Amino acid sequence: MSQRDTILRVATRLFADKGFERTSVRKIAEEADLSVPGMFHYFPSKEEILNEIMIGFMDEGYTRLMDIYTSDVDPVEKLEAVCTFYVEHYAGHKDQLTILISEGKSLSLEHQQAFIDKKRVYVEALKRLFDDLAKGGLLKPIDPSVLAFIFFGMVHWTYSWYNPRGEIGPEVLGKIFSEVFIRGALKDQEGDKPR
Amino acid sequence: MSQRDTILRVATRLFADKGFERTSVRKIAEEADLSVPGMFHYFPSKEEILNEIMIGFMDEGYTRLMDIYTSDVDPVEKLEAVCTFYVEHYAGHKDQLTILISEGKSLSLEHQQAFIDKKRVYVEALKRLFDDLAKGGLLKPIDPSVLAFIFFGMVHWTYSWYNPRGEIGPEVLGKIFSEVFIRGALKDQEGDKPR
Amino acid sequence: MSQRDTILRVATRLFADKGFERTSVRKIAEEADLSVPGMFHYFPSKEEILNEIMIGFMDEGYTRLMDIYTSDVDPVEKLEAVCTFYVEHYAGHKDQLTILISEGKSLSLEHQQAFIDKKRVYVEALKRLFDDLAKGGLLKPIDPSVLAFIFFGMVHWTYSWYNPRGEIGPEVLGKIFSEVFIRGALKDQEGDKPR
Amino acid sequence: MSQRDTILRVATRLFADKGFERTSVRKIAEEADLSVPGMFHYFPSKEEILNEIMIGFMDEGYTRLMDIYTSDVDPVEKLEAVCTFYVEHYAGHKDQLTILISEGKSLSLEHQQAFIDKKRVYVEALKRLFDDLAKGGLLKPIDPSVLAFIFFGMVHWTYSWYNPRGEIGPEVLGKIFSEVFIRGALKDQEGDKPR
DNA sequence: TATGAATGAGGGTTCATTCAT
DNA sequence: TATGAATGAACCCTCATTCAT
Repeated sequence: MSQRDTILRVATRLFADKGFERTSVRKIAEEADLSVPGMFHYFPSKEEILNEIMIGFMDEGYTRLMDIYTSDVDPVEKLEAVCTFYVEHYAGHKDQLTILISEGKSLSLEHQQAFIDKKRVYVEALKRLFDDLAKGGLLKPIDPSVLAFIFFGMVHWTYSWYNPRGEIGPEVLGKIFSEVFIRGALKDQEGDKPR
Repeated sequence: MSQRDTILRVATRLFADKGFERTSVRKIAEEADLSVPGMFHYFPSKEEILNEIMIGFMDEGYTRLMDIYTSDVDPVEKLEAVCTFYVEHYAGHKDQLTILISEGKSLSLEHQQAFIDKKRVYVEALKRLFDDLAKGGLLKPIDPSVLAFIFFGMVHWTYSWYNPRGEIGPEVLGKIFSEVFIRGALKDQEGDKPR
Repeated sequence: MSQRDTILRVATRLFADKGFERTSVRKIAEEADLSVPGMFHYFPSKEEILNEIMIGFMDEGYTRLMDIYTSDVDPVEKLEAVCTFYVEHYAGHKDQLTILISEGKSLSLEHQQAFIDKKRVYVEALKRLFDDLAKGGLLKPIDPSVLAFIFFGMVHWTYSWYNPRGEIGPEVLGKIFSEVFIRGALKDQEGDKPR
Repeated sequence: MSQRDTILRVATRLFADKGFERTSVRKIAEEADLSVPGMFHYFPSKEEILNEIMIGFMDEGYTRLMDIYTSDVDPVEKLEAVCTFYVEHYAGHKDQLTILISEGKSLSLEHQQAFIDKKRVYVEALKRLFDDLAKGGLLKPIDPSVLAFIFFGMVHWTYSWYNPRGEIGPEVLGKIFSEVFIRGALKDQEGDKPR
């Protein structure tokens, strides 16, 4: 593993554990077994490390999400696939997810803007999926943006509680998410009618 | 408004806007129109201000949540009431919600523990509600903890997108949340069956 | 006991225990059961408290020392009396002795000068006693100033080790001091001759 | 001279002149011609500078004292050698001696303990010398601890008055100390007997 | 490539003291 | 007489970053 990657790996762990501001460059350098100026050789600033972690993590998922969105299955299946993807992707990268959620404000203003733009892409893609569902008459008459944010809340919140090595594996959790999001937490009752 | 409350109000805004670590006590004092030692006259440390904001905000909601939990209505109605409560409570206190979600690690270790304990109370209360639903045979066979975390993800995530003064008012959003969480985002389809 | 005396008593203990600079006026006021401005009502400054403790303690002993110096006994007996006096005086006021030795530099420049002047009086008085001994041919040909400082070193150093409630009482220690100072720590040996 | 040594030298003078608490790190850095963080590059804290000064000074004398204690001369000569050593050692390092006596309480609790332990070593070594003298029947029946503290009072007190560049040189003072401590300040008188 | 040394800026906190009431 | 409130000044220390070598 290159020294550059070591720095990224160490910084990811530290930023997730203690937060960006409470992590000193000295600590990063120490744990990466480098001198501080040695670290600055690979990154022009501490903030650039954070940026690379965040952008890199988002980009990683982008292609696979696009694959799902452009795949030739019906929208409901796509939604289920997105659920599974997010849970698995996030479960395997808890530190990155934590940073993504917690450290947006630690970025420089320029990077913050780019970050926001990138997030919007994800929301828009999901909204388009809901539009497709709506066109098919499958969706309740709910603002697709709101649905997207409900969805993201559900999957992102895993950062605060989900242990992928616990009793519930990522695959199972993915199925639970899609079930609850699509059909709700409650059983269909006899005589129950859509409002 | 007392000086003490002014400090809390100012600090809440600053912590939510820029983050705890990026907010200096000088800035807080300035905006509260006090000298720095004047601020320390009311709070023993910057961290105690944060703690008071967080704990205070959680405690504020506690009584009203308990009212809902102990009220004499059926569990589904309780769940709907909880949805409405959270959306309205959080919508009216976006800064506090942002701090609650983002600044847990900025607390001292002692306060972190107390904070975690307090959060657990909320999760446990919601889990008990799900247990009641399960006893009534109303709930899908899903781990009530997972349901609780899905629910919290949905409502807490509002901090990142929801503008209560926008097109969708808190009451409407509350109804959307309970509808989606209880019955899902998709219309019931003819012949549709729970898996 | 008047509040003024309470302040002096509390401050004496704190200054001796932790040092003048490490004792805050708030701490003094707290332990004297007063508000801080209440304390400043009795003393114009923290430094004045220290000064009063130091000067007060020195003056206390002054009259009794003068009594010894002007008493109608031979010089050797005077020296023994001085030994006993110092040990007993210091043993009964360890905190004051500690402050006297340790906190001279904490005084204001004016008070430092007065303090030095006062100390000089003690040295001069002792030197006069040695002059008397020298005139009687009793003293070794040693600079009386040096003898005075040896003497003061011996008695003042008690602050660092002597516990008057231990095995060796102040009276016994006084006798040891005069014996060692006057005739030395070693036994006279047969055939031993004065150099 | 290395920057590190410069810092130690400057700090020693300042601590002795004005006291540890009244010496700011900024002042030390200024006089050592460094920025404040530059100073912290060499020492982790102000207190560590103090500790290094104190421990360093004590350790410096240790070897030479041990040489004396283990040398092959009779105990009385050893005592005289110790006198001479202390006077010369202290005369050449007045600032260090002043700090040793005055700033024990400025150390952290851990360092205070180590400091006390180290001091005990010196007292114990001197006590062993007195034990040897007692075994040879040379010593008056006085607790050797008390003798040790009398001795240390005599030599340590020099910090408050002795100017090695004055009329009385260190060698002469060393002889005076041993003469007074061993045989007393007064001439032996005809027919005089030890009490 | 690599690093010991250095720093300007700023961090949170404490201090003795004063003042309005 | 008594005190809650307030402050200017200074405290020790840490930071990300740079530079000389």
